[in-house]
Order: sequence, then C-alpha cells, then structure tokens
Amino acid sequence: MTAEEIPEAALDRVPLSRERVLQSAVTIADGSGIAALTMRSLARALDVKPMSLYYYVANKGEILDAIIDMVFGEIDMPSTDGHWQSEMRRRASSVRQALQRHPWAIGLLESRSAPGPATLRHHDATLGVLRNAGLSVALTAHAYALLDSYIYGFALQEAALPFNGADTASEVTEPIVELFSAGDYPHLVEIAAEHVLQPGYDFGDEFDIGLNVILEALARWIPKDTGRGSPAA
Amino acid sequence: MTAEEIPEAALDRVPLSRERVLQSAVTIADGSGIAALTMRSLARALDVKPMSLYYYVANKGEILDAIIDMVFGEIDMPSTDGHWQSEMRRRASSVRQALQRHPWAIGLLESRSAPGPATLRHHDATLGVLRNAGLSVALTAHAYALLDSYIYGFALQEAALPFNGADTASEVTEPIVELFSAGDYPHLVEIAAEHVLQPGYDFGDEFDIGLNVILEALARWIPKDTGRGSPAA
DNA sequence: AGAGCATAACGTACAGTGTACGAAAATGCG
DNA sequence: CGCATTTTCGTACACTGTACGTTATGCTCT
Repeated sequence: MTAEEIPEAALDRVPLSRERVLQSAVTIADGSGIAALTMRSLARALDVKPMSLYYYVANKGEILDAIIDMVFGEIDMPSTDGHWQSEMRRRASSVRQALQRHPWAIGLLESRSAPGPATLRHHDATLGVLRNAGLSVALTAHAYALLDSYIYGFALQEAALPFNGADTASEVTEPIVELFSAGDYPHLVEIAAEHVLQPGYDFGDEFDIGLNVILEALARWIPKDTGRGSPAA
Repeated sequence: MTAEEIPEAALDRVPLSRERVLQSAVTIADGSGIAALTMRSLARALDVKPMSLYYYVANKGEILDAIIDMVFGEIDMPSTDGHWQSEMRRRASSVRQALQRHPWAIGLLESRSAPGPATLRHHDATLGVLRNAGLSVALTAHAYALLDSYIYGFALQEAALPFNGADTASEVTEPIVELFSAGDYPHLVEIAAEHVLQPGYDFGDEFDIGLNVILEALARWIPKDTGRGSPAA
C-alpha cells in the first residue's frame, strides 16, 4: 500500500449523471457564453475526461436540445384560473426573464428545432389560456404568433444590446457618438440624445409598453358577452 | 519554358478583393448554413489558400460583422414621402424577406453588436418616418421597439420552423403527432389538427395579421389634426 | 532594361474542436 | 471469491481559426 496507490480524493466523488451533465452545461453557457460550452470544458467542470460524457449523452447536439428544454422548464406556466390578460402578462415576463438568464437560448432557438417535453407542455398551457379566454382556434393561432414574436424579438434585441446591466452608458456610447457627429444619422442622434441617453432610461421598460399595446388589441378579439344575451349554445 | 512552368489557368483569374470575400461568405452561409462558413471553405470557394483571406480581413469576426451589414443593405429603406403606415409595412416586409434569404443573420444579431453603416442608415431612415408621422421622440422609441421586436421575433420563429417551404407537412408532423396521441398536449393537438395542418395553411400568413394589429394600435398614438385646431405652437 | 519596393498570396505550425473505437476500471451480484 | 454489467477513460482523426515568416507578382523610377 504505497502512497501512489491511494487514488487521491476518490472519496465523496459525486457520480456523473445526465442531470449533472446538463446542469453543468447550463452553468457554463450562462457564465461564459454558448461558445465556451465545449465537451472538454464541460468535462473539466465535472472533473471528468471528455469521453465520459458520451455515456450520458449521444452527442453535443443532444445537450443543446436538452438545455433549451430546461430553459422552457423554468418558465411559469399560465393558468386558466386567472384572468387571461394577467396570465399572459405573467407568462411574458417569465419568458423574458428566462431568456435574460440564459441569453444563449435565443440563438439556439433558430438552429435547433426539436422541442422537448417542457417546451411542449408550456406551449400547450399557453394555448389553453387563450382558448379559454374565448378566442377561436384561428384567433388563438394569430394571437400566439403575435405574442411570441414580440417576446422573442424583444429578448433578441435585449441580448444584442452592448451594455449588460448597470455599466455606465457613456462607456459604450462615446465611441459611437463620435461617428454620429459626422452629420449622418440625425434621427439616431436625436433619439439617443433626448431619450436613450437620459438618466433614468432603461430599454427593458419598453417591454411592458409594447406588451400592453398587444394585449389591448387582442382583448378586442374576444366576443363580448352582451349581458342580455343567451349563455347557452 | 517547360510545361511545368506554365501556371495552368493563371489566366483570367479574378483578383481577390474584400467585396469578393464578403460576397462569397454570404453565398456560403445562405447555401450551407453559417456553420459551414469557415475560413477554409471560404478560401476553397474563392480558389485561394486560407491565409490569403487575411490580407482583406482582420479575422473571421470582421467577416461576420460585415455580412450582417450587407443584409441590412438589402433592406428597402422607408421614405418620408409615402404614408407612414404603408412605408412601415413595406419596410417590415423587406426586413422579413431579407431575413428569410439569410436566416443565419438572425442568430448573428444576438452575438455580434457592432452595427455597420448600412445598419445605421437603415435605422435612421426608419426613425425619420416615425418622427415625421407625428410621433414624439418617446413614442417613436416605443413604436420602434415594438415593431422591430415583432419583426425579428417573427423571423426567428419562421427560421425555427422544421419545414422550409413546399415540403409536405405530414413529413414533419407525423413523428410528432405520435407523441401527441399519448394524450398530453390537447390544445397543441387541437390547433394542429384544426388549423396548422389544414390544406392552405402557411405560417408566413400570420405576419401581416400581427403587423396590422400593431400598426393600427400605433395609429392611435398620432395626435389628430383636429381641423379646427391651431396649427401654431 | 533593371533596381527597388509595395501588394498579394501562400506554407507551415499550433492549440483547440467533436467524436469513433476500443480498452480499462469500477461496481454489483451470484 | 469470480464474473458480468456499468461507467470511465486513452488514443486518434479530421477539422477549426490564425500567428508567423516566406515567396511570388506587379508597378514605379531611374
């Protein structure tokens, strides 16, 4: 029993598992971007050799599909109990937050198109709320396409913003402002100077504004229960 | 002068140029996806060795930034001459078409955030139309965020669709339908059976529907010229 | 014509990627 | 204990972006 034979720190070594692999993949993507998620970096994070991952996962594509589904799993599912408008507002906010936590998911939506169970459950619940609100099948399809286009697109724009969070705005804008001074882009300059660069401005605040516009428009699609009408048929 | 010394087909060899490099990059990305765009594939397409590209381009990132700007360059710029609603409709359609031709651009929007001149020109022109329509600076910002979120989000969803174009829908849906029969996802099944899988259905048709909803809502933001009012102050 | 030089294209090399294939180790069970 | 199953790993291959230095090409000025 020489010292060499002791497999140092082989004790309390948490066994690998699909869950641990996927969870770790999300953590890496969140912290260092989706490009930093490689089979090798993932193995390193789990204190394991790269090829060990393939016992729990067929290939990297399967990891990508799985972590997208995990993101959908984090989203609050809307309920048919509450009012449809407040439920859709809650859902929209939850989707946006999930995509803020995991910005890489947005880019993945485009390339991968194999929805997982959490994704399907989520879509089903949302459709249920719209149908229950009184929308026809066709109007539900229209409404859902409109809502999700807006939410995804907003998240996409948010992710594309140069500054993330509480950095000073001038840090980013200064190099741009210089180019603008050339005289082109007068309207960009105007909106930057008078709006975007104002003290309290936060692009995220635009989200509720646009969402309200959409929800109010959708409300007009719901057939009104005239009150003196017949509840039957 | 042996035969070996003749650099076969050195005649009529088009010289390399930044334009040719970028144009070829777009062609590859369009035809084989953004993942197939590598320095080596690009060099092969141009009949040149990989390292020759670096004479015209600092690195691959610069290529990505440049081809995004080329996509924006393809978009029809709205004019302050026409009615703002029809101009915004024309622009929206043009953006969507450009993103359909170059689906890879959507994913690139998220990761790269160095807008090129064509991109800035385009944004400036669009802002100009909204301001000219009578919207305040703040309302213009709200309107633009809403419009672009919708357009980008719609393009994102379109790009994520499994079937591209005229393929048979059943080819894609059959494997899914099987899972659905399990009994979960009743609303997904409903909307699939009664709407999406109907003969003439095309997701792309949803675009104008949602766009109209937004444009009509925005119209209500424009201060009405009361007619008997005062044009001054 | 020839010298000199800027432009343009290239060869080689290195660290990093996903993963096929098969061997090794660890674990559980009789 | 022996053996089978589960889990982990070593090695290797084709491919990626690009740093660094070298070669070929074409133009200008004497």
